[in-house]
Amino acid sequence: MRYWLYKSEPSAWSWDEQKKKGDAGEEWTGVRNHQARNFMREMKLGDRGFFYHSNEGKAVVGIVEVVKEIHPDSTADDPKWECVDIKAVTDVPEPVTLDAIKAEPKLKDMVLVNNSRLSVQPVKDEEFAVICEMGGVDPKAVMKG
DNA sequence: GCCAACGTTGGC
DNA sequence: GCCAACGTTGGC
Repeated sequence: MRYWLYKSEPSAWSWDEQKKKGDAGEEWTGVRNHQARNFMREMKLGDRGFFYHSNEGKAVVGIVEVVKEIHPDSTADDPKWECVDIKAVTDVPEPVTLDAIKAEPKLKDMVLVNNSRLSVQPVKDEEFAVICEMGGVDPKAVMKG
C-alpha cells in the first residue's frame, strides 16, 4: 500500500469537518491540477495519508484513508477532473508543523518541502513513519503491511 | 499583505 | 508551438 498527503486550507475544508463525516468519508473535491489528479488515480482502497492544514496552522493534523477510488469530481464542470473519497482515521495528537518537517533531515526530500504548491502528493513509507512518530502516533497502529 | 513558484491562457 | 501575461497557491 501507498501513502499520501492531502492539503487543505482549514477555512475551506478543515480536519474537524472531515472528522464529522465519519466512516462514510467525503469526496476530496476541488483539485484542478493534473499532477495532483494523476496521483489520485494511482490511489487504492485502503491507502492511507496525512491531512495537512495549509496557510493556517501549516501542520499535519490527521490520518485519513481512501474509501472510494477515482471517480468524477461532482463539483467540476469538466469531467476530466476526478477525485477520490477519504475518511478520517485518527487524530495526530501533536500536529507536526511544516517547521518541524523542514528541521528533520530524514524529511528533506518530501514533496511538501520541495514543491509547496502541489495539493495531493505521495509520501514515502519511511517519511510516513517518521511523521507519525513525531506526531505521537504509533506507526504500527496506522501503517499496514 | 507580499511575492515566488508554478500553471494556464491566448496572441502571434 | 512559443512565450508573455495573468491567476492562484501558499509560505513568510
